[in-house]
Amino acid sequence: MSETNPAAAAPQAEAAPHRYTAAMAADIEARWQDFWAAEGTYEAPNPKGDLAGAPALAARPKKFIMDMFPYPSGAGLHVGHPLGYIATDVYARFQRMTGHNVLHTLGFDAFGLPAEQYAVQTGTHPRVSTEANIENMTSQLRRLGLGHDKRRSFATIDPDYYKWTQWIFLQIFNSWYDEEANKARPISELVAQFESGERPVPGTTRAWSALGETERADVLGRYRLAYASDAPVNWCPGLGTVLANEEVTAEGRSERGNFPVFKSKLRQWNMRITAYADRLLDDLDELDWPEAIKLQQRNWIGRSEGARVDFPIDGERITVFTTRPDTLFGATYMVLAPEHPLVEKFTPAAWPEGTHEVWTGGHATPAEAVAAYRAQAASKSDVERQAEAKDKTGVFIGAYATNPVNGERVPVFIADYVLMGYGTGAIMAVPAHDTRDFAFARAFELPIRCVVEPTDGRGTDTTEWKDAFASYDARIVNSANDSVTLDGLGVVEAKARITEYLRGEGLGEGTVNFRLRDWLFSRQRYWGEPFPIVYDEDGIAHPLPESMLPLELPEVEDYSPRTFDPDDADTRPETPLSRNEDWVNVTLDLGDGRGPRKFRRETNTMPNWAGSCWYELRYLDPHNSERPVDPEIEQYWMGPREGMPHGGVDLYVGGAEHAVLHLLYARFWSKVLYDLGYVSSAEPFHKLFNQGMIQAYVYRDSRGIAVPAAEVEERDGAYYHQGEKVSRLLGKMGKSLKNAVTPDEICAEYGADTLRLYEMAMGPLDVSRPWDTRAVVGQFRLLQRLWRNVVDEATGEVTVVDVPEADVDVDTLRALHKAIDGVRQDLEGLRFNTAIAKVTELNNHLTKTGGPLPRPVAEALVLMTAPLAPHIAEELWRRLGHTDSVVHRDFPVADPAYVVDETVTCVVQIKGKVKARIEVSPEISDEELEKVALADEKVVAALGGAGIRKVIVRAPKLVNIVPA
RNA sequence: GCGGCCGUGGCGAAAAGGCAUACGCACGGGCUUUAGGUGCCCGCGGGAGUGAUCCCAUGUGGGUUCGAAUCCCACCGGCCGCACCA
Repeated sequence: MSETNPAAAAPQAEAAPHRYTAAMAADIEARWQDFWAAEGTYEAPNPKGDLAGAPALAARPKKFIMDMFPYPSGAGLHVGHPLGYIATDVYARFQRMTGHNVLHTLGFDAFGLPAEQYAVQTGTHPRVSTEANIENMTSQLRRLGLGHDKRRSFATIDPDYYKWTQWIFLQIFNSWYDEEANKARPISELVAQFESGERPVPGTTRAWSALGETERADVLGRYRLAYASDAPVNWCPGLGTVLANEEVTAEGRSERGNFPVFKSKLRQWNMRITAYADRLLDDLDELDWPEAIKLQQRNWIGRSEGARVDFPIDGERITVFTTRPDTLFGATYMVLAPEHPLVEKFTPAAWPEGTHEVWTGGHATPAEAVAAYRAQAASKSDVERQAEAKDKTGVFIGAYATNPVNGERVPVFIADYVLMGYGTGAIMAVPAHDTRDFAFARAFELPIRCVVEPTDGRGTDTTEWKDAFASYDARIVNSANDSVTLDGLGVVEAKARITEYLRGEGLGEGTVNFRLRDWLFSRQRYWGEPFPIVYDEDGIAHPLPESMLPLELPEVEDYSPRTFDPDDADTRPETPLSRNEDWVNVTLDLGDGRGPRKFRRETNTMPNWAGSCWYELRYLDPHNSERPVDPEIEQYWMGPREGMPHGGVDLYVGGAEHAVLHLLYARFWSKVLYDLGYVSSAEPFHKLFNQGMIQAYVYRDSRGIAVPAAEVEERDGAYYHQGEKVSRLLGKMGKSLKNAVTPDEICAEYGADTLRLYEMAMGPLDVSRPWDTRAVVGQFRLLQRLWRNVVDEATGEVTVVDVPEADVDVDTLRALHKAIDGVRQDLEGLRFNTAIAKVTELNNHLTKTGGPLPRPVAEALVLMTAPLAPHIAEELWRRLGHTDSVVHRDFPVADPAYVVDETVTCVVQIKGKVKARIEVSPEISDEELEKVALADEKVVAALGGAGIRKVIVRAPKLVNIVPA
């Protein structure tokens, strides 16, 4: 090994031939990595099946520790990528040393846009480039010494894996949500209810048996948890695909590529995640997740309690959703979303007599005004729409509805500040108590009626109001009719009373509305899981039978997506799979007793999120060919237990950017599989931890162009590149900013153990911080000193002395056991930075003490280091004479007798300022300590004869004296 | 605009409401080496003093407390999320 490394081959200075150098680290690390691979050190036994075994390990309590798996990008890794992987590895190693059977592995999320775009750029087939990237990344990661169970690794593009992704899709397709049971059930049970008449068939008076096949398919499509529908979707011509709401930014652009996104009506697959809105919200309470992420999910789900209220119009009714039914008496007009389907129906031929001029938009007829406004609204991108958010636009449709509680005629408008996608797409406008309605009412000179008494002294006459009064903490006024009055009630009571009244009158009901929309699940891409769906000649979708899975991606000549002018909203997507007619048109026997028939295949593919929706389950039982995961194995690793009522992975570490995408989708799939009885865990990830980002300085020249960070020099607090002054800013690390540092170069310069220590020592795991290559050497020095404390640099001999722990001097034992105690707590709490500080402190203490280390101290030190720097720990452990690996050794346990000092320093304060320190016994009583403190000469001097008003004693650490 | 998080040495950062600045980097001094990088030792928040010592410092201003980096209020600055959600 050393022959291939010139640095290692060069005769090192005679002074220290056995010094811990980069060359030695490289040698040690390679040897132990080979050893671990050969021994299967990190293999975690299952309770049964092909991965069963190692009974001693299998009998231990389990820990399932997981990273968010990576996209195998073509760019390779920089030092920011492995931060989380190192953290979980340290934690997993610590858990192995504290009596757990630890499952820790890593796979690859290899379908999807990034992998595909790289393939398109390089002109290679996605499978070829993706597999090469996986191989490259695997070898980069191997160099870090991560303790993964390799047998459990897979990529989402493996047909053996996506067979089950497709299978789960079919389970979802073949399920419906039973609102009464509050869970998903097989669609066959719904059909049985229709057949028996137990449940009436919606939308028809006819019996189930009287319906044709297409009609039945349509009915079931309204229940299935995976369904195709024609709805306005996010169409991104620049990417050539439709996108989920979660993938579109607030500016109305694609998260990836930043192209414009348009609303376009297209037939697409959806997942009925909205059926789970309540459970996705409620179950958050039981999860050990960062509050910020929980909050983001809560906001995304967006539960609002309110009421539906019907406004009669022309013998029909328009239903609105409101969270403020208490202000119903103040509703002076209505607004529908421009695309609301009822608009045409109520738009009359001519403007009613005396229609206000500003309401018509200057158009001759209502139909003209509506058409013009709709065209204008549709052409506006979301960006423009938002930029103009303050200026309210809209147009009167020429019709009046009736306010159901006071019988007043209220004009009906369309305006783009009302969104079709939220609530019922229609609102009652209460301008006095809603900021948006207020702005609209002022613009269109609509009446503003105060029904909530302002508490800020402005009075109930709204003519001079500058803005709406939207407070909840106030009393209702001007709100009574012959049968109900809200006057004098608080907002909460008023809501309850009016809702009750509306229900009684058949005018509305209390309801809960969600912001969450169904999940758009199809993409016009090649590089994704094909849908296991075929269409018969009537266009009815049929699931493929399980025996036809996996439905593999066909080889096609042209796998690139058909993209368009990013700004051309009138384009239509084209699926790459549709280019292969031989694959699309098939004759199949679906096993439904109807023999071979002609079908067309679904040519959309699944989104890149599909593969990551259930991968935690496959790690458990990766080779199972009968089912996604064996229930007994799933129960062992992920089943509910004390403190985790929904079960799940014990620790899941990844970036916060997946707060509402992957993490929401995976929870949804989990719940469907749970409802259908395939798994015992209703949540995939019990504890979630978001690691921070490793940032890097970006240096730009006077033109604003990034210059290579490695070539920048610092002089007197300024930065120079080739003599030119450059500016410095903190940013992301990456190739484009010319500031990427790779793990490979740090490993070459110092070794993997140093890199691991540095990344963990930089600061708390959840905080973002800048990378500083110069500072890495500090952790290298720690390892050198550790090495020197055990091995003689000149001779290579181990220098420890064999003495029993009882003979070790007490100061050293105190330092040791305090460190053990602290490091244990820090590792358990993922505070790796302070754990390393404590190891460093102990090591420095031992260095200063001088002389050979007593064996019990050296061994404990090595074991404590093992989770953080596993290679050097293995090497020293072996040199200390052991033949086994440190990996499954017990982590040292602190002896409480040595964790407390014999004497402690007690601080004596006067009015909170430290005036004296005295050495006292840790067992000293409050009374005794007070006496000693008051007798101290410095204290006496500081008091200067002043009397004492009060003495606070916190034995044995502190006395605080308050003079009179 | 709404919501959340965060402000401590030159830098990354430590501190169950109880000795602020642990640990590391950088910097300064010394030692070792023919020499150098990634070796070793010492010093290192600011100010005063020859000195044991004293005073002042946790974004700013108030408050609670015997005692506040930590809790509360307001402001300033930064980061993140949502954004016409009825």
